[in-house]
Amino acid sequence: MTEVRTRIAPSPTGFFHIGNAKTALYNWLVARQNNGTFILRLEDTDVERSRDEYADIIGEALTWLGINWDEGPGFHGQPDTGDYGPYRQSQRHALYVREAERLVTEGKAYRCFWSLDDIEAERELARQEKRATCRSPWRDATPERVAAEGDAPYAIRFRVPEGVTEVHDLVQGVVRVDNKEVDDFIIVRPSGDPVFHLAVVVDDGLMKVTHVIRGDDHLTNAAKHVMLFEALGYTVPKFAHHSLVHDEHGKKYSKRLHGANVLDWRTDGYLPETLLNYLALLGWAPSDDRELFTVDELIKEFSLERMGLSAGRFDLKKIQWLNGQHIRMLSREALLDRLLPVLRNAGLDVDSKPRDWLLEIVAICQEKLRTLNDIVAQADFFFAEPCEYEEKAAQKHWAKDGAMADMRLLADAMRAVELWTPDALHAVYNALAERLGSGLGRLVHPTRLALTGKSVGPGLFELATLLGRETCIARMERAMTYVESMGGDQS
RNA sequence: GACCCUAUCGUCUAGUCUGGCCUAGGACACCAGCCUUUCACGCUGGCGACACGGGUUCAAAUCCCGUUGGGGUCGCCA
Repeated sequence: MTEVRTRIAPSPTGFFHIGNAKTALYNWLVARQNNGTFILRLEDTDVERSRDEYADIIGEALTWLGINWDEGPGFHGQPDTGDYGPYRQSQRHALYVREAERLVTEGKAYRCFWSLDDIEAERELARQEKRATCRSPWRDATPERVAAEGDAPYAIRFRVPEGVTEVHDLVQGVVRVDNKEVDDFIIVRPSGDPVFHLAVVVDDGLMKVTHVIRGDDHLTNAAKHVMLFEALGYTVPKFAHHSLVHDEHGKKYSKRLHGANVLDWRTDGYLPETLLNYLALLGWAPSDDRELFTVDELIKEFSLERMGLSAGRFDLKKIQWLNGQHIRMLSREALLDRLLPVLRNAGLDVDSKPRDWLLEIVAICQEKLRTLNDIVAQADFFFAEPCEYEEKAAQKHWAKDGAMADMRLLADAMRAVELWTPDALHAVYNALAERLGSGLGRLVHPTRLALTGKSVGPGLFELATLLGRETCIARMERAMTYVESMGGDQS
């Protein structure tokens, strides 16, 4: 059995797009589930637009997503050289040109001395005559005619053969393209630089890639590639063209949109496994109703055969929900480790605090988080006094007659509590509520506001326990003083 | 414009290949209710789709043709 080899071949001309991530994921999953190899190849044949820093960003995005190999220091970029760095097409020019020249020698490609102006004129003519293709006159030029051009710059064009080309696609089925629809495309520029189509095929052929999995924007190109594979005498790989990722309006996910950049999701507090899970579902579905998948489960269950054909829209609400589910699946320890940087980033002093105490906070917040960033609003008061009180809540809970008298009683009762536990606090509140003949809410909400500055948050007795008796009482005193200064409660 | 791909609830989808088990299932969202000290979680219920038109068949979401909609490709970009 031949080793399964897949690849992701992004061009370093911008950030790592969400669509790139989908392609990378599918290729990586197929490689992993077959114990194969996943190749990273930077398609930087466009010298003008390719930049080194973009290559670094691709690496950073893939690393964050966890799309790499556990046993390697980075990506298993170059399986045949043992180098873990990615292949770079810019370093393989000679190879492509050599193969192109071979095609010329074999009569499968030819030199074309057309100028850009000539081409434009011919295209215009073809349009007017409603021809699908325009053929270069150099296609059938005699060797003498070619020789007569001497050192003039030329492009190398592929001589598209007669007939019909079939792309056997694992998800799309057999796609037939009449070769008459395909131009003699350029494979080497007059500058000597190879063009994408040539580089891809030479690389996939020489690297022994078995599955070419990519977006269906390449479906039409695939016909050209099949022709090249055959002309070059390489084994044609299996193709699988997946649907594209659309935005919420059903349009192509624009690079300008927030979230187009994979790393946007990291800054927004999403777990990489959430994004992977979501992207997997956007174009693939299991045979049962499950939607929540760990990365290992995806590796086990994913299959090209069950891939969908139509493009899926990115649904923010759904990925938010999914992220909440993944957050809940995390152990407290693991979640804390992910939360720490977020807390630090918000300027909260977490490093002087005992880890056990931090873990307790995680425990009472975990089920409320949809993103990691939510922890700041959820737990900032543990690290600093509330600097302001929600105005609406203050109106509602503190302005009532007797609210401050209640708080006075509660603060006093707190001093007397023997064991500072949630149960003990609960008992204190229950006792007073009963005496007043009211619900717990009348007492809980004003206290919550005093302790956290907010109207919502974790369970009051749990958070108060973690805050500590002194802090709680101090914050209640402060609240009472505040209300008094505002000329509120007169009791 | 030509060529290629595609079409099930608002969204993601199961079911389509191998017609009947589909008065079309699930999830997100939304609505109502329950739980509850708040929010969230969880639970219960509700709303809600086979794009349209022709065939084929005893029977079609499922097969065939056409129409329409959506997407993609037509570069010396990838």
